[in-house]
Amino acid sequence: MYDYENTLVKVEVLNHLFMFDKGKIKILLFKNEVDPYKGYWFLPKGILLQEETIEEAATEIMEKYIGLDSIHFTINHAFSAPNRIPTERVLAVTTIGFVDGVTLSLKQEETKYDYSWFPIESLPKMVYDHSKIAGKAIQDLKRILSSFSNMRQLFPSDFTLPELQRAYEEVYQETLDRRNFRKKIMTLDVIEETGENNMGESGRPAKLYRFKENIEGKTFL
Amino acid sequence: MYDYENTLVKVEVLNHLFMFDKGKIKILLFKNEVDPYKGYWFLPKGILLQEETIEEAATEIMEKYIGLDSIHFTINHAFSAPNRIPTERVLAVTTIGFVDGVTLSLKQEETKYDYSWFPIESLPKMVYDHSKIAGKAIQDLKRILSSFSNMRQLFPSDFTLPELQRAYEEVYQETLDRRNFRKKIMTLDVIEETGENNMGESGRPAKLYRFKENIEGKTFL
DNA sequence: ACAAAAGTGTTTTTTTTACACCCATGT
DNA sequence: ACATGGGTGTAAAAAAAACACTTTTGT
Repeated sequence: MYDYENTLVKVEVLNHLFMFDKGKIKILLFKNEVDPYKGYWFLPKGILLQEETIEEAATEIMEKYIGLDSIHFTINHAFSAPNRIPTERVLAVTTIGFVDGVTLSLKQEETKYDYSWFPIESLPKMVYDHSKIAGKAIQDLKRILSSFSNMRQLFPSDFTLPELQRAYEEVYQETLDRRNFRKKIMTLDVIEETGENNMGESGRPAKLYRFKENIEGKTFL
Repeated sequence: MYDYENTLVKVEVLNHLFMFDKGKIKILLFKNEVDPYKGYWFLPKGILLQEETIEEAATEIMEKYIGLDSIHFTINHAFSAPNRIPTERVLAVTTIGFVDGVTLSLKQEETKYDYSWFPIESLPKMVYDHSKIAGKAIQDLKRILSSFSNMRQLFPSDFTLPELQRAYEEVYQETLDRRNFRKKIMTLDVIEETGENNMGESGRPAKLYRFKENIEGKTFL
């Protein structure tokens, strides 16, 4: 009935890992060192094995690449053009995950890979269809990060309101009024003061906040 | 390096086809006639072949099942639990598409399959993990149908405002005020009168509308 | 004392909600 | 003439937007 030889495909998992750093949302990319596409960048990736879910594969990929085994990924999309990789048919399932700078600096291990964090509005040349793939994920970021439980993954604790505001300004690509932003966040009742101040920067110290526990389902928009 | 025997998986495409009929958003399901799960219902499905994209496979699946070869599907999600089907490892990529009653009655062909349209709030027993899969798609419908270019696929031409309102009430699971609904739609400038009236029903005839051309990017919410 | 960035309230505008009567058709 | 469902406007409430000065720190 079926041609079973024709029904098996290789599946790769491509991760988008986002982080917020110095007022920019950034994505983790790795540098490709071999031809073709030498010098181009790629999304962290791995082949899906028989006994694992896509989500598990995604987490394991990050362990392999940066030694961090606790990042949770959700499925974003699938790219299935038969010729998206010229030499063989590879179905790509893409995922999105978030990490914060503190976790990263504490837990990230040495890696043999050449990596860099790129602001999402200025991506480098990327291998194969990775630019298109990353474009889709970045486009979906707007919706995904409107959920506070996702934004929290970028800001786990002790963040300032101006920092959070900059993240939303990045996501929505528009500047927000400081007073209105604070008012809105406070009305939504999703953060609380830690009692500490963010000392050491120039200018008046900002209060530090953390997200409250029960913010599931609450969104910025 | 890699165990290549371990890197090939079977991929099935599972389609969610939605339609609006008699005030309800409905999904097309087929009845399974063999054990196990005899009498349970399943999403129209097919195996992804080497030379086709998921989107192409989705369209072809509907041609096979109901003889309609023009339905466009977009990828919704992927389900990859290794044991989601006990007998073999099958990765499911799911899609969502829409069809309107007029197209369906004009173009649908005879089918050997036993099918039925179920209101999305009362689904029958379904095979394997299809209930969970359909639940995810139905959950995402709210967001997807807030885009008028998607809602248009359910209402291609000559619909009445009360009909459109009922669709939104279904999607958002809340009743809307008739005057406020009309005002909002008109403010958004997405529909125009056809000049015809919907005669033959009881009560005052409703004006008939069609969506305007340039509604891309406009959303109800 | 000066520069830098954060904190704070009020007014205006816009958007959303609430609400009731008349109209056109079929029976 | 009656039943059925569609069409219409206005006022109140809520949400969003506009806007400028003061405070706290580092240098």
